[in-house]
Amino acid sequence: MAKEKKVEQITDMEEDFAQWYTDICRKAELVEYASVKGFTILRPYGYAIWENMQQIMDAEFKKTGHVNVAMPVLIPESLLKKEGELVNGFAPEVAWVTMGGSEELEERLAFRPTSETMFCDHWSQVLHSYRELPMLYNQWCSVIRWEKTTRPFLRSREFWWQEGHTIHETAEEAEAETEQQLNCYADFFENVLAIPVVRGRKTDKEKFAGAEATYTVECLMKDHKALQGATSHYFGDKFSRAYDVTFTGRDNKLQYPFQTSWGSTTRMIGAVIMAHGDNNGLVLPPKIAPIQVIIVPVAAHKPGVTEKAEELLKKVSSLGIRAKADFSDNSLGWKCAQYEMKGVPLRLELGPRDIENNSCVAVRRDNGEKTVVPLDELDTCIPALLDKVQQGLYDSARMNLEQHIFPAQTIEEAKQLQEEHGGFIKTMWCGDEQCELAMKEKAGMSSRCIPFAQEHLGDVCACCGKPAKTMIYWGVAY
RNA sequence: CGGGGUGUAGCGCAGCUGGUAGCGCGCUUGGUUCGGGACCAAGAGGCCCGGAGUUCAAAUCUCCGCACUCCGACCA
Repeated sequence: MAKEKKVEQITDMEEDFAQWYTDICRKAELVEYASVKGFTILRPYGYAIWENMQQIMDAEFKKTGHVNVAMPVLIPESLLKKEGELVNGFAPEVAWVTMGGSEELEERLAFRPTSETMFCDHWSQVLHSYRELPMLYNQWCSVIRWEKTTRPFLRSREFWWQEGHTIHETAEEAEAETEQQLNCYADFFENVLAIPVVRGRKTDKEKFAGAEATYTVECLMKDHKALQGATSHYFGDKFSRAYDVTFTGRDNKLQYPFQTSWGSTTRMIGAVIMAHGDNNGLVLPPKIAPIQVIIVPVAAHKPGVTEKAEELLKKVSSLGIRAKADFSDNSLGWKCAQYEMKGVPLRLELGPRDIENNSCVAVRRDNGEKTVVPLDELDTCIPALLDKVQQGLYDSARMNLEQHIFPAQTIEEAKQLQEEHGGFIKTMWCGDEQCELAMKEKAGMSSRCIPFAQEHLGDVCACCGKPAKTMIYWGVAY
C-alpha cells in the first residue's frame, strides 16, 4: 500500500531518469516555474541550499583575497561588442532592452549573459598603476541567457551564479589565479558537495568564447552522463586590449593587465540531485543541507515524548547543527517519507521505548542504516554520523565515477562503450577539431576535458589515426 | 530550433460520438489513531491553458497561439 503511493509521487530513476529529476525538483519543493517561459522560481528550500553553497564558497574566495562587488545588469550594445569572440559566442542568447518607459532607447541594452565586458569597462576607468594590481573581484548575481530548451537548474533563461573576475600584472599570476580557482571549485565539489571531479582543460572547441584557455571540473551523474561543474578561464590580455584596460608598469610604460574569470552556478544543485538522489527523493550532503537533522517524535501523544523531543532539538541545535523537529500530527510513515523526499541527511526518531533507554534512533539518508544513539553521547555521535553520511555520499559517487571511465582505441570502440556503460570514455587525441566533430557525429559524444592527470593509452588518435598529442575524456553531457 | 507527448481543483487523473464538471490524494474543522505514506464525519476549493471559429448550446468539434515535458541540435 505504502509502496504504491511512493511510486505515484516520483518516477523511478531506472524507468525515466529525466522525469525522475524533474519530479525531484518539484516534489522536494526546490523550484517552481515562473510565468515567463524558461524562468524558474527558487523556492525557500532550494534557495536555502544555494545560500549554504554561497556561504561556503564566498568564505573560500575571501580567504584568497577576493572581494565582492555589484555590477549593473544592463550592458550597452556597443560595450558588449568590443570583443568579437565573446559577442559571437553569446549573440544567439542575449536578451535586449529596447524601451525605457515609453521611450525607445537610442542604444539597446543587453541583459548581462556574463560580465567580462562590464568589469573591463570599469577597470579601464579605475586602473592606473601596477601597485593597484591584482584586482580580485567577484560578484553574486543572476544572468540571462535566452536558452531554447530549459530544465530546472541545468538550463534556465535566468540562473544565479558567482562570477569571479580578476586582473593581474603578469601572465604567470593570472594563470596561477585560474588554476587556484579551479582547484577551489574542485575542492568544493569533492569536500562539500561530495561529488568527485575530473580536472582538466577544455578543447578550443569547448572553451569559453574569447578565452585563451578554459579549465573545468567535470563530474558524472547517476545516469552516467557528464556534467560540467564549474569553469575557470584565462584570457591573457585579449580583453584588456579590446577594452583598453591599461596601467603604468614598474618600467613606467603603459601595459595591459592579464585577466581571468571563473564561475559556478545554481546548476550545482542539479549536480547534487543527480549525483546523490535516489528513488525516495533528494539526498543532500550534510554540509549544504538546509536541515541536517530532522527529529521525528514517535507516539508524540504519550506523556513526555514531546518534551523530550524538544529537549533533543535544543541539544542538537546547540552543537551548531541545523536541526528541526516535526511535531505535526502526520503519521510516522508520512514524516519519514517526507524528509526522505527532502533529502535530510539524518533522521532522529524518539519514542517512548527510546526514552526508556535514554537513547534515540538515528537513520542515515544515504543508506538507511539505523543506529541507536545514547542521549548523553549526542555531541560526539551526531556530528560523527553526519560526517559518515557526507563521506558515504562521496564514496559512492567516487565509485560511480571510477567504474565508468573506459579506455578506447577507436571511435567505434568508444561508441560501443558509451552505449553499453555511459560514463567517460578516454582516448588518445591528435588535437584536431575535426576529430571532435567526428566523435560527436559517429559516437554522440563531445569532448569533456583534457585531464591534467594524463595517461598514455597509445600513440595515435582514436579518431584519425594520426600521432596523438594528449589523452582526452569524452562523454554525453548535460 | 526540429520531432513526439501533455495542458480539467494544490497534486494525480476521469469526463472528449457537444447539453457550462467529477474521482482519489492533499487542504480546513472536529474526533479517534500514532515504531514506515492511518481512519471516521462535516466542509472549502475549478471563467476545464489562451484566442478565434462552427453551433440554439463547446472541457468536448475546427483552426491559431502559449506553456510544460521527453528525445535530438546548441549552450553553464
